[in-house]
Amino acid sequence: MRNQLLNLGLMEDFLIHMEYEGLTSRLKRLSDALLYSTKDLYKSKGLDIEPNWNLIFRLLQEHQAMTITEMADTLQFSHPAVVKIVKKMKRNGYIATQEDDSDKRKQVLSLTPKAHKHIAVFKPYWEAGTEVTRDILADSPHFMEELARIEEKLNEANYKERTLKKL
Amino acid sequence: MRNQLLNLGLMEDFLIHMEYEGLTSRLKRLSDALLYSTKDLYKSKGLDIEPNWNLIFRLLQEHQAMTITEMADTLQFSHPAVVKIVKKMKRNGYIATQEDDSDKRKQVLSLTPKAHKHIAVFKPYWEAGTEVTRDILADSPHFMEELARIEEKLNEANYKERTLKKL
DNA sequence: CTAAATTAAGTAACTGGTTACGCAAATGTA
DNA sequence: TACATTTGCGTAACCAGTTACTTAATTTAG
Repeated sequence: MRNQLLNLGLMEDFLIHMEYEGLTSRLKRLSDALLYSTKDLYKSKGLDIEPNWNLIFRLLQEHQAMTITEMADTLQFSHPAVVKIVKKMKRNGYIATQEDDSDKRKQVLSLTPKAHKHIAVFKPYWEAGTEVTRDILADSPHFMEELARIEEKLNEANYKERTLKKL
Repeated sequence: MRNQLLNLGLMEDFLIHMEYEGLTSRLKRLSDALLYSTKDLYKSKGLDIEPNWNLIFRLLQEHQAMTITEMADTLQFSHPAVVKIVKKMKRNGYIATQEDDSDKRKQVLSLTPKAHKHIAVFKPYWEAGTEVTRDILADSPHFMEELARIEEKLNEANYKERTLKKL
């Protein structure tokens, strides 16, 4: 692919060429590439996990038990996103739910024994992935910090609000 | 939402707390936020465009005429992604297609007169958006450059390949 | 010159998010 | 204490991408 582009003289990458106007699409393109590559990895290794499950596992390791809403708030995901992820993890036997007895609307989630056992198997893969992320960021030393600053700014006022103010 | 988190003492943002392990999810979260906010903006202003259309408009302004495959290569998107975007833009009357007469498989795409006329209307919105991106990146001076470096590395070897090598 | 391989582009099925909506439970208030 | 509001969470419909497959046209090779 890259060779094709080189041959075509298109190597400059149009999205990069677009500078600020191309940023949103580049972020999407990058996050999709990471997502599909991760799925591909898990599949090729026959691992019974999906991207993002590591977040839930970690969350429940650190907090013991949480509700859907707490998870959504903590991850800053919409709650239906968490519902979907958790539903699959439940189906695969990694998460148990229990109705909160002081508030019957709440589903208290926790890790099953199976989860604790399998985490040991998954861990090396997650760690290898983390290692790769570290490598990829090796000559981008400000990236994480500057990303956090961007997230912070967008939490204060989102893209739409900011753009409306410019018009 | 942010206030809720503050009240809950969850303000640290778990994904940031996860450091390298949280990066992929943060990129997804950020690009989704930008995407939906942009859609919301266009909708609220009654604009007959969607995110990414600016890319296609720009591409066809700079190259006059291109095929689906050329666009996909230039943007580094999959070709079905381009097919989908172009289909909608065609339906809305912004793109015309003509069969290449030296190669009947190819669809040569170009902007319609309507497109040229409406681009003038859309332009201020795109420019305001670009301005906002500039603002958001104002105290992240290395971000674009370091993002490019990351993209470059992942073009050389993707996440899966790199992770397999670590195992 | 014909058969095999490649290429262009459209379609189908899937994915991991989103917003919008509905219902039941809990909370606040007159 | 009852009624309005808020909250938790599940579902539906949508969205912008992906991979996998198909078909037709072109190119390559024997």
